[in-house]
Amino acid sequence: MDFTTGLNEMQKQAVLHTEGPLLILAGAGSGKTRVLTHRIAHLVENKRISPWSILAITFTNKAAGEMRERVGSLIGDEIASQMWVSTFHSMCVRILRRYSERLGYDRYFTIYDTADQKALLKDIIKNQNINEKNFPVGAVLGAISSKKNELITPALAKEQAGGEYRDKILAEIYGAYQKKLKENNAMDFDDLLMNTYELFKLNEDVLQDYQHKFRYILVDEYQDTNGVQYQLVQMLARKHQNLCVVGDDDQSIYGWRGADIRNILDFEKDFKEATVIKLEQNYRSTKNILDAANSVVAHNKGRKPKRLWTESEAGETISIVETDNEYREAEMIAAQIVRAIEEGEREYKDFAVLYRTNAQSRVVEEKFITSSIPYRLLGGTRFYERKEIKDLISYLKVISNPKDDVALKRIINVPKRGIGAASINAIAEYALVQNMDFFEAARLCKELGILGVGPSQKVLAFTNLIEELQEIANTNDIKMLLETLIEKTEYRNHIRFTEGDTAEDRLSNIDELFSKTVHYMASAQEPHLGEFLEEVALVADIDNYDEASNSVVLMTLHSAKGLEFPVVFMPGVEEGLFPSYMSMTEGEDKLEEERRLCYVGITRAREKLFILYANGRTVFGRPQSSMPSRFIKELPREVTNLAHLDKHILRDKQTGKATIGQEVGERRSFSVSEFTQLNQKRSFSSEAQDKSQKMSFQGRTIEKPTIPIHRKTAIPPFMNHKPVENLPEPIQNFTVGEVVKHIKFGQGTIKEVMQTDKDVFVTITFENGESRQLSTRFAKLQRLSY
DNA sequence: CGGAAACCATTTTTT
DNA sequence: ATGGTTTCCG
Repeated sequence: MDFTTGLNEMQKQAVLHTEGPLLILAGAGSGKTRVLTHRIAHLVENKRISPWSILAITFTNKAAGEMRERVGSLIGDEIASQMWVSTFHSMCVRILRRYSERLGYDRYFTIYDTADQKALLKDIIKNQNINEKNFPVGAVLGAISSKKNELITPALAKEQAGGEYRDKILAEIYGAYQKKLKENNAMDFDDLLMNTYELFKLNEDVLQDYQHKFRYILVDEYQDTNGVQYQLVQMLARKHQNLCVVGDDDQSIYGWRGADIRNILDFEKDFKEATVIKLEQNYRSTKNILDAANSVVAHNKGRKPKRLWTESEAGETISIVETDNEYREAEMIAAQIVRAIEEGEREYKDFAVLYRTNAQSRVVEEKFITSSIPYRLLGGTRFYERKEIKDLISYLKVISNPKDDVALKRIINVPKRGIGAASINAIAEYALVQNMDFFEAARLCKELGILGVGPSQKVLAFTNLIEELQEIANTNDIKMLLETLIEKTEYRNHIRFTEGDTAEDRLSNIDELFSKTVHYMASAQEPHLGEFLEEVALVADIDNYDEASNSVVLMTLHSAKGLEFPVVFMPGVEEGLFPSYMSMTEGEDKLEEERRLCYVGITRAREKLFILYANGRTVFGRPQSSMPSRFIKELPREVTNLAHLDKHILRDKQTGKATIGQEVGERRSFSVSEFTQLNQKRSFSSEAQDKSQKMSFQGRTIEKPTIPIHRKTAIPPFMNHKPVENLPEPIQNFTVGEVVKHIKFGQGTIKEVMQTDKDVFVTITFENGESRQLSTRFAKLQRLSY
């Protein structure tokens, strides 16, 4: 079958080039995804390559799902489901789950997010008596992360530090941090990559397995790979050398996360016989938008020379809009959207608001709420970072991995059960000295005399609860587990009691977590708590972006990479905000990255682009004046309304009066009063008719319209779903009437034996009269009756 | 030990 | 401005 029909010459070449290293330099909107999916289809269908020997790495889970789906529609879902299509992180987890024992980790290790990392690090810095002021947690974490991205171990860091005091301390903290992670049976995001690298390095057989398996490797967004990712790719591709990388140096925007633009710039040096194909024809944007993008990015020095071109028409000019402040800016955006909707030109989902920092979303949200504009917000406080969700997830983490001290300490007294800092410290101290797990010490705090009778009882109430929940977890019914957990802890009441007016929001978040477990139970081949938690840890916000939903989307420029919208608003294009103050002071490299970010933003727009800046905005609560961004001055006059604006600014300077920038002479220009009227009119009418949209605006709390999140694609099946090794076997031959002893509950009589396909459960009535159903696999029951 | 008050950082971007 | 953390006192 021919998979090149409808493709241009360059695209065809890329699809048909299958053997040997290949670099595809794909400009924004050049049909990259199409080329990649067709190339895979060609490999499988025409070259008879097994789908399971293809590895495709994407930047987000969403991109992975889409790629799998699109390949599926070309050659069948069944076949597509056999490929490895995932992010670096997901791929590494999949490999590590299989081989974590070789690195000294349990199979179901926990994945730490940034908040977990911070909590752990804080503990360490405190314990080591290091001046917290000189080593702020965030900065230290950043330093550790970049070390990991460059594959620098704590030992190596120490070596490199030499006599440098600060570096020496940092290396020490780094070492203690890694040690603690391992003790907690946990890995942070960087560890997932670094430990996979270590695994390959130390286990030639494992590496060879995967080298052999993946005959064709494809890496998307190659310009955003960091040091470890680069090494992993090199390792895996070494055997077959069928490595195809796709990227665009102009869209490298993750340098701050360790991404190294040189990875793509030096590809031809790494692979001498590499073929290079450039895709420069843009199928997305109008000529004006493309000219603007080209013109801005041309100001960068360190780039491969290229110029995107298009056959499409000039289209509308780019509107540069000046406003007084961020509120005016938001009004402007809302007014434009409302107008276009009322005139029937657009739908809500045609619009995107792309900003530099998450903090900018708030004003826009408020305006959208009062204007009854449905919107979706991506980023900001992510769902799984909300307090109540984090609490419940922490319970699940402790149940899954009791060694996870960070999660444990978070919830040991939430809801309040009278366990205070003194008790926790006593247990932690004892555990440290005796080299025990915190949970183990807590469980035995009474016997070991760590705590007095009163506090012990409270701690035991907690450990008993966890152990009870662990029994439920063994049934692998995550939904029931969460249900029981919330019931037993009376978590909902806790929320109602401790949260004032935010309680309702938080309760509905809990409901949403519930529906996520339901969804997981339905979609997972073989549900498992560890797997559920892993999914929770690795989802990005953007993964939940559903393009079908008819609402305006708000997100950062970073999140927007890879997406496109008919109309794009870029607010806050001001010196100090975009480019950020940090990048302005930290050198030309950082500034060029900001410029690339601007390029990414501009190229998201298909038909119309609004670039907005305010003369002042509130930063940290205090008003600040601001200047238009240098990037605005880098736009070509011909494609913008800049020329008019120049006059405008000039006039303003003379009169000292700031007004809203106009698209003078443009069909759709309007004056301040006009758009205020428009807006008011809208607000009034919408209030009456739009009751259906449940967007409340009470005091300061902004209730976001909740969007039901439906995952379009199934979660990639967890490979090697063999029964977990190293687990105790269930004891088959218990009989009713037998007397047994339980390590905690004491002596009891078996009243019932229940066999499931995975385990044998026995119901025991203990001497204290309590009756419990226990798993013979885990309960460590000791026979007494014979 | 828990709650209120004072205090502090936060805002660059995220897997 | 806000939300989280530390501190102080009952």
